[in-house]
Amino acid sequence: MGENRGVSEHILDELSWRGLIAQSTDLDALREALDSGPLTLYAGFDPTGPSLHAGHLIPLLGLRRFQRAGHRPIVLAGGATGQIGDPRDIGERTMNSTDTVAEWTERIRGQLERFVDFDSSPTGALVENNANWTANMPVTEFLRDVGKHFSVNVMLARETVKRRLENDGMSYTEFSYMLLQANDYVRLHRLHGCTLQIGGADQWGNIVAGVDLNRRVDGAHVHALTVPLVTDSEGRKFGKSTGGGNVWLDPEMTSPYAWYQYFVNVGDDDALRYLRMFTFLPREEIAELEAETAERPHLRTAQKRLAADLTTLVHGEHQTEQVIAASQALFGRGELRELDPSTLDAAMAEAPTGTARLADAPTVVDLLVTSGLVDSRGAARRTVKEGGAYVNNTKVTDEEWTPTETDLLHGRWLVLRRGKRNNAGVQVHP
RNA sequence: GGCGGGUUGCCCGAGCGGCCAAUGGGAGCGGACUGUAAAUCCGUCGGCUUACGCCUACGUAGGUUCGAAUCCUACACCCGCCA
Repeated sequence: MGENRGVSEHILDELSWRGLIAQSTDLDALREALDSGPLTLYAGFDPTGPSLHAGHLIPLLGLRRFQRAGHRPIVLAGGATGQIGDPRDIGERTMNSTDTVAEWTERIRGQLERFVDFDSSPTGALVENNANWTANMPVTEFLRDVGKHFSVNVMLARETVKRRLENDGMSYTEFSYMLLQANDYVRLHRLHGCTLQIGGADQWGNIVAGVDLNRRVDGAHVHALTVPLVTDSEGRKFGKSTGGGNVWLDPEMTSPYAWYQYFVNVGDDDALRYLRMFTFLPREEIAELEAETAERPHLRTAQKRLAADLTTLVHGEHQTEQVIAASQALFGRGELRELDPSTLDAAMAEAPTGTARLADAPTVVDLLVTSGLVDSRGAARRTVKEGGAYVNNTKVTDEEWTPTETDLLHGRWLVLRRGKRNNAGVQVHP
């Protein structure tokens, strides 16, 4: 991956051409602060699930960019805020048990730690958990020291709050979320001299609430910067797989192969935009990829680079080689039979797989289901009827089709495919 | 605490005693076209079943009825107005 080569470009200018600045407090003042020595900044991540997902990468990589530019990042795990829930448009959240939140917080903290460097230098990263100062805070202290500085009138004017009041309403619990996050900023400023908070554009209101609170209680002038909420060219939230679910960082939840495939499949415009936002590739290299995409779009060079870089970032180089090999094997023009056993085994190790026994005389329908390519036999039958079922790259139109010994690749594999881009393997035993 | 409105499939949203697995839209999925793209067009879209059909489903639990998503009762949750 292209590491930062020079000292040349100012971090704010880089963020700007990468399209990573959505909103900010006074940029000139921030630039000045950045130039006068290492600055400490933070971004918070709430445990709303057992893993971070692709969308979390933007602020997280933002921290890393600042670190490379000579500043000190703090990754904040929202052990406390995760118990409350940031209000969102779609309605009141279902609360998770404190045990669950605690477990998720730990898992997420482990993931967060992988994206910044920890060392004893002035730019060495720190990890914090807001439960440390929130969990045991007396409610009277909270109301007197934090709550007193917030005007309900102002809070009610927030877009999310307004929308919620028009629809399902909102609990007092979620209404309070903003105060907790604002308080985090004050704490981190006091503890570590943190003077910049970054986060997603949807966090703007919470972040400036923290900026205000710092000024009111400590007379401190701190900064705020948000990164855009990334959507694809169709306005869908970035990091949502086609099925609608999140693309997770945890390899148990989203396999490295699926992760790679997600990025390989993005559209041309998105690929180039994502390269700027999610990789550390310098401007010139991205420009080259852009030209390449314009001239030879079918090679999908930008997509492949994006997918490879992000897979390396999250899963490491070794995994990346594996999933690229698997993708080439499964999507390549070559005859599957000609793949050597080790390549095929490796590809099958990456793709979703199931097992079957030749003795059971499984039909295509059975195989589609056991491979995990479809959810039910009905759906499998439909797929066959629609002409979207393939075994070893050969279309199968008969629902009763059953594999024989000679169909097995290297004596044990069947490669199932649904549609154009969903592959899976079935390991067949006698 | 009182009064009124609401809770339908992944989402939005019709239905208001039988013709309802439930109109319509969106998403999703498959096909054609392509580049493992976009747009477009076509098809499909609860589960089991070759099929007849069966099962599960319209907030929860009961009830009325030959028959309920549709009527009644209680409960839960949400929204609004009033206290």
